[in-house]
Amino acid sequence: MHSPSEQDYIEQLSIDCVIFGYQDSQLNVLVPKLNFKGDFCALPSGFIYQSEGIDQAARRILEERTGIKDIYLEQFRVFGDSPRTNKSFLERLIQLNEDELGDQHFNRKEFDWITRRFVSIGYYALVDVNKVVPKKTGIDESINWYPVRALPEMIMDHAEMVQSALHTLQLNLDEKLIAFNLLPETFTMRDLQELYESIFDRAFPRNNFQKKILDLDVLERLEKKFTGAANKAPFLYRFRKENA
Amino acid sequence: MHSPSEQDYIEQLSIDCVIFGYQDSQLNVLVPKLNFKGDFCALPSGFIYQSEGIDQAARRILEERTGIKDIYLEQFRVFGDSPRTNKSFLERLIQLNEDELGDQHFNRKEFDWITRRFVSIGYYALVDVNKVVPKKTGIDESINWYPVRALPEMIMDHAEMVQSALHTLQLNLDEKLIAFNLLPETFTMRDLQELYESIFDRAFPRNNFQKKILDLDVLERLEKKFTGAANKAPFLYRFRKENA
DNA sequence: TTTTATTGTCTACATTTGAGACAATAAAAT
DNA sequence: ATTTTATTGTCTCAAATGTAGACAATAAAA
Repeated sequence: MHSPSEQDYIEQLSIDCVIFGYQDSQLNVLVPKLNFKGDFCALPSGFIYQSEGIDQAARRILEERTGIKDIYLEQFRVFGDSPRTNKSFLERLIQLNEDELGDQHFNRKEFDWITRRFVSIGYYALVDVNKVVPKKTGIDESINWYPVRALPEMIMDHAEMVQSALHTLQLNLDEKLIAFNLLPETFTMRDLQELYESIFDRAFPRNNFQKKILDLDVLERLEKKFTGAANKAPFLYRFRKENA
Repeated sequence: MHSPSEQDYIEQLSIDCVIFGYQDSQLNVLVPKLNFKGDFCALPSGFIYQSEGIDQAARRILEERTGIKDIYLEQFRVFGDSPRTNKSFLERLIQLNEDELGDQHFNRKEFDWITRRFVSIGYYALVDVNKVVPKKTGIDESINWYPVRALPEMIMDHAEMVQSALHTLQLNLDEKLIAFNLLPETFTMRDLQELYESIFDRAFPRNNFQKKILDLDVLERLEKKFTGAANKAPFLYRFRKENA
């Protein structure tokens, strides 16, 4: 969150990003924790410059707030109930941080600007956690991956946003062939299956999962991956990008 | 479009409605034509009051602009490319209507407000054309149903919005069981099939369509409909609302 | 050389989908 | 009254797809 100015940004309209990553056989969401007393967790969010499109704004916000760029990103829903404002959250934050906060962080004008009723466009992002190093910004105390089904408490309606994003991800997974954005360049069939299982939170039969995926005809089979384990080595696969 | 005031509405954020109706075996869209020289067609649109949610705003806008209420309505996508503004459209409108337009319709302040870059939330609506009488407002010259595949030229990106709404309708049709919102209370299986064919713009085999729909187990069969035609009379069906 | 754990694939079976056929029937034509 | 016509409702069979069990292949440890 840069200090917002009334001229540069569209007022009362924001973008919130739900960033999915896959690690340790779990679907995770990247959640920054604000550098204030009180354990305030909030999805990476920001505002839209007058001169940029909303998709462009989402990419910029994502990079400014996390350092992540060049990834799959798509809008999934608008959140705009009438009493939707972060006023109560910010008041509580200021109350808990009175000593540290002189007038340095918020002046009155900025406070009024940012505590108005906001409509927010939800975007979800899919990242390969091996390619990406999330970087916290000055306003963050930390930025961590949390299992999508064990998230910390978050401000406002951000928990609901994650659920809505997860639902959209499930609906689009096969249709748009986007699972591969969550995996490294090469992966085994087991890797892909465990990813599916973590997204849908249920088991798939191994034999039929393999058949279903191979029948999609979007993977190329590479050399085997010798892990050192006492069993048959699995093949590595790569997503053929001409199918994207 | 009421005269917008900077205080009442969220700035630079609008709602556009794609209203689908079914008539004469065709999927139609309701398109008002503005009461100005120059054949300006625009989807019913409006702004969001500070005190109302976006869904609520969409319902209000729909009723104010068309008289339609109590129907299926859902957001489908946000349109927000950076140069998105109706400035060029309004300048052309004013140019073509200089004689009629004193300063009565737009003062400078309103013109500036309304010609800024706008982000718009697209909603699509499904109506039973027999239950609904679209009413034009003062700013409309007319309000007419057009076949979704033979629309008049529309301002800005409104044609693209209709295509996007149609795509969402197709994706959600079976999943959410919303086709019945486009039909009268009771209908024959042929009615329903022709509706599906107009939405997907392709034919369905009659025998299997009937089987598929009946297998959904959401219809109740009523008495037969005697049309006077020289053939077997079809049953009437009704959508059981406990399935909605 | 045997054992162990896992992979890749095959087959058998069940379910769903697609295409053709046909009896039922409302009203017109004979 | 009987035949004809157009359309409806449903059945059957084949094809495609999905599901479950089985088993050979194999990398490394025992």
